[in-house]
Amino acid sequence: MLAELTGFSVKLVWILGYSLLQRAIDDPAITPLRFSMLELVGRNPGTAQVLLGNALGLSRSAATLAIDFWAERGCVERRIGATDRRSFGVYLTEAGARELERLRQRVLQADAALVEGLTADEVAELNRLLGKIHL
Amino acid sequence: MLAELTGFSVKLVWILGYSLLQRAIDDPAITPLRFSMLELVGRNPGTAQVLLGNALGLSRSAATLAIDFWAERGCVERRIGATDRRSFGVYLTEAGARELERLRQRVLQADAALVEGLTADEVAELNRLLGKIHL
DNA sequence: TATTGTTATACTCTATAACTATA
DNA sequence: TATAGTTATAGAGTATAACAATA
Repeated sequence: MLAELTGFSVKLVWILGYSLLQRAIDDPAITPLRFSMLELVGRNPGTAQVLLGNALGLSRSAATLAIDFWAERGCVERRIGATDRRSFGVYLTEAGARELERLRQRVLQADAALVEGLTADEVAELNRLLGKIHL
Repeated sequence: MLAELTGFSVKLVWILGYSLLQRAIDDPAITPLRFSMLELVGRNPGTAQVLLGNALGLSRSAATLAIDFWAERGCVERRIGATDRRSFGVYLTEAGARELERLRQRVLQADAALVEGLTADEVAELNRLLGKIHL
């Protein structure tokens, strides 16, 4: 019965995708969530921490820790906002930009491995159907 | 960029499916994993704990706890094996059979809600493509 | 009063390892 | 020696709540 549920299939594919991602990225500490956070900062430089956390469904404390992770590695930096001095803008450092570019290659490679059994048309159709559900 | 990755889409759909499942099932303690375990016992009565755990990718200790959860609720029982007295067979109780039937309805309902935006043909195609990846 | 970010704390889930009983 | 199951313990990840600074 489980095999017929879309939700169950999706979970199995996610488990597989997670393990492919861990293999493509050398460092087990760089989880999909943490990569997503770095990518988000790279695409939206200067965004406040709360907003970054919200975008990923994190609590404020979890967002703090996720930013801490990259800050300790010298990949992002917090800059006090000019208008609102309670909040920071978060920015990529130069090292962070290089790291993000490096990780993007690995992530794309892992995603390609995930769908390697499908034709290009099938991948497009799969993405369309998944998008129709979550958008 | 994240939106174009199959792995990322799959994760978003899973998050949505998880929350629909939690809403369909009244008790937050009954997680997808725990439901899967009960379903597995129902379909394969008498299976040893190690095998049940393996099927769900659990360690032996995690399998013990998952079975404990249902045993405490009176839904499954361990019976000492006749041939190998180290291992148990795990069986549904009558209450467990009723509970499983009740949960199946809820799970099917949640899964239908997950794909409600898709036509029947699209659901079939989605399941086919997901199955092609994880099988 | 409300919000941003930090910190302390607790909770859940998991794995590892040590233990027992059987094989 | 190896395996099934249990238990104790530790680690990762999360949320909640209390706090300081600012709005």
